[in-house]
Amino acid sequence: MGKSNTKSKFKDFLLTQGLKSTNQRELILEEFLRAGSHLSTEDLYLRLRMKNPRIGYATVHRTLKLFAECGIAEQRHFGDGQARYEASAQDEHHDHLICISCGKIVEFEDSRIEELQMEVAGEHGFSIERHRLELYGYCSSCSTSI
Amino acid sequence: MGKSNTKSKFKDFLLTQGLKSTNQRELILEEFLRAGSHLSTEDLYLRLRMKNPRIGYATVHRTLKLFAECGIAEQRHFGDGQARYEASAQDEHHDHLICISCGKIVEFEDSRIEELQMEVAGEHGFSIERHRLELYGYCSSCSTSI
DNA sequence: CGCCTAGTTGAAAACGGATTTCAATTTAAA
DNA sequence: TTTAAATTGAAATCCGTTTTCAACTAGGCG
Ligand SMILES: [Mn+2]
Ligand SMILES: [Mn+2]
Ligand SMILES: [Zn+2]
Ligand SMILES: [Zn+2]
Repeated sequence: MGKSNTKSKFKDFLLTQGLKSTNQRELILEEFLRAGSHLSTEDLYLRLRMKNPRIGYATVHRTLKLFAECGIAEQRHFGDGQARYEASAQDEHHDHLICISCGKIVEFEDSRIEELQMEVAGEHGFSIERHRLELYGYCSSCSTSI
Repeated sequence: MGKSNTKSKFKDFLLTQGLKSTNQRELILEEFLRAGSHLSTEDLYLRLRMKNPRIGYATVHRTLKLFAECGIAEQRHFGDGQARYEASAQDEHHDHLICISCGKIVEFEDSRIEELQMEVAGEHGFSIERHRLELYGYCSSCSTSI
């Protein structure tokens, strides 16, 4: 999904929810789309502060939750105790490879795994709403440098 | 692994680490093995308090960490913001199906999924140390009662 | 046995990220 | 404009986790 597309989706969301368009919300979305993925609230807050010291942490926090509610962002947890957010690609799902040495995050998607997950869930009578698959290990750079 | 086997493994661990065997540690291990799996620290603490009001939360917390360090327990996070512990089965790994309605947790293991995970990781140059696969949805009881 | 010392305990405090409060401010509908 | 409702940001609060610290063992040694 393009940036302008995402922005209009958020605008629509605000309208339909009876919420207001504000300068802060625009700045935060702008920076969120500009910055790389998997940012914590703190990460984004610090980036925003450099350009505009008038933005509060609470507003960044609340706005990221709005992004998630609206469907333009997804919240993730990679086990370090803080939430991270990434822009949603339309309908596309992916899982993560995480380097436990340097923190590098690689995204992947494997339909065979997804199918097997559904199969296993079915065998246990579960209907799956969402899942989480994270592979933790060493990336190639960190493996060779040991 | 049998209960007595687990207990002696913990005793050995304490010895080799220069730690001491205490009444609290014995009571906590006893109750941990008696109680069902996927207990939070608070869960275990409350169970222990009923029988012995002289056990402190901090001790339960510290002892569960010792169990994990020793290898007789594993810490899990199922997204509700609190750590849970379960007794380790020897060498056996499993993943989880979690009902988002009633909280029921079902364990499963699928070697085909595990293999595909290794394959995917290899394609990205990662060597995997551990992983986490959780399927969230509705169990059969909760599906039909809707 | 008692001593002695390192390890242990539990109440309370500190921690850290997430969330809420609230008075001042801004938005946008009327 | 006027006005009601939403938003903002600093600070307070929440809540599970972890640490502190003085009192209390466990267990090695004589
Ligand atoms: Mn991602
Ligand atoms: Mn389990
Ligand atoms: Zn790495
Ligand atoms: Zn259920």
